[in-house]
Amino acid sequence: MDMQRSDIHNSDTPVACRSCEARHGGVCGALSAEQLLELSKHSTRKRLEAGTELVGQGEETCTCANIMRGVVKLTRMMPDGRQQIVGLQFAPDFLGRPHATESPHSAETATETEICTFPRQMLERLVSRSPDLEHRLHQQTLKELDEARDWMLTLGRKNAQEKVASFLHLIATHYDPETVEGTAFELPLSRADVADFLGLTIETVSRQFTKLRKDGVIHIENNRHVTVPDLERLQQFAGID
Amino acid sequence: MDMQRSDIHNSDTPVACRSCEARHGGVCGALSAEQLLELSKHSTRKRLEAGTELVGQGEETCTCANIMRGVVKLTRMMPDGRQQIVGLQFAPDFLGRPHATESPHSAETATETEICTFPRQMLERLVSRSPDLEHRLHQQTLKELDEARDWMLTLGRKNAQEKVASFLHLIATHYDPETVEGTAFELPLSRADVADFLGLTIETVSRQFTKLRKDGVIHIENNRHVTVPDLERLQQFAGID
DNA sequence: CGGGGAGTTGAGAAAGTTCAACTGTGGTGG
DNA sequence: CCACCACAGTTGAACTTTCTCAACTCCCCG
Repeated sequence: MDMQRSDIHNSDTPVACRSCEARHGGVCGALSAEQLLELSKHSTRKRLEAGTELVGQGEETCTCANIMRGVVKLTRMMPDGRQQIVGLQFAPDFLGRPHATESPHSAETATETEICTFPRQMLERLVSRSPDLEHRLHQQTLKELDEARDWMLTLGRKNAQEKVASFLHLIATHYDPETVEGTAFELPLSRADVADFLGLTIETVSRQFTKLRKDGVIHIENNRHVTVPDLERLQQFAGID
Repeated sequence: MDMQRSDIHNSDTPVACRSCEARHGGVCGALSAEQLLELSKHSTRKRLEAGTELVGQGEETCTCANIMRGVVKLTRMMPDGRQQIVGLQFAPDFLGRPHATESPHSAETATETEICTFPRQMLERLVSRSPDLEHRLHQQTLKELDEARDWMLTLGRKNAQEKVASFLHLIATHYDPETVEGTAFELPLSRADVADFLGLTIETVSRQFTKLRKDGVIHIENNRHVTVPDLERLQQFAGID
């Protein structure tokens, strides 16, 4: 996973970026070697443990980042404390918003995470010069919009069982690369987080996990380790066409 | 509303565009007089009655449009018929998606609507030449993403009363221009649509309307005409900080 | 005047929440 | 090395909210 890729422009590519996944799948792929060098001079790679807050709801966003590894949850909170996870970001997603001064939601690492941060203004300068970069950011925004709207259907119209199955399906297809027959993965979220993502209580989530296990749709070990013997069966439980 | 605006470049502006609202607030504002002329040659202005389907879920999207007047609802449907409205678009929003072959949801007019359509490929050509146009589209996408995520909180964590109040607040602030003290407006959605937007049943929506009326938060005439004497009070019922 | 569609209201059923007790696990300190 | 604690997750029972189904009202239109 962290092997150095062979690259035509390897010699021009900043050392820090050479083995970077985000440079291909993420936004950095839109940059020239020159721009990449400029960006890398101002970027910092960080390892964050689970539960680290990157930015609070309504706070000023002075940095942007690429997710290299791990999962980041975006949450919105009501004044009385009720909370909803409004998005999950996986590597190599981009994090942050050029031209926005304050964040519409808080961002917190769900798992141990590695990110590559850089100043927002740095990115804005690059965007103004590279239409292709804006195009990539736009494409990711559209992807996030589609995912958000998919999830609106889940939140608004599915019952508890379908919600939990939908969540497991989302993780199985988006998260771990070991997506083969008999998909297995570590859940990146606690039961409390899953509840906040699905608009349910912890107890209801737990009961539905148990029910899916008893129905043989999933196997659970250690609370977090899940195996899905038949993805299509899970899909049926999730109410996905 | 349809008065001809004074404009520095009035003489260069295509006749059809001169009195157009979208040219200022919408995407057309990013175009030069020349580009506007090119676009206007291939654009058609249409008047559509309420309930007209513009594009079906999964269908090919060959045209884009600006909404000139009215409200368009974006819906996603489950195989068994359960339905969720995943977005409401008001004038002068842009409708459609460059570079996407199929639509992730269906789009249907909620009210009588006027739109200005043009071929998707036309727009793609303009986008590739005008970075400013892509920037505007990106900004609208970001706005839609924020709105979608706001609504996720509403769908996942609010109770029926808060949901209905949130909906009324949304309409009061986004829709009719007569937003003064004692806000009054015509609801652009039927009870069934409101239910599909809030993830509730028609009956629950109706009961909450009645309750809000009895509590003096709103006044209702003719089922569709709503008056909000005190917007802040409505906000409290909606659970908005 | 009658019919149809949209909206309302009521009563019982179902789903999910709440509160409380319990289980299992991993870490800490005696 | 074991006892104990803290924490995450599970399970149960009562309760609340929303849904379902059915009947009814209202208004528009012919």
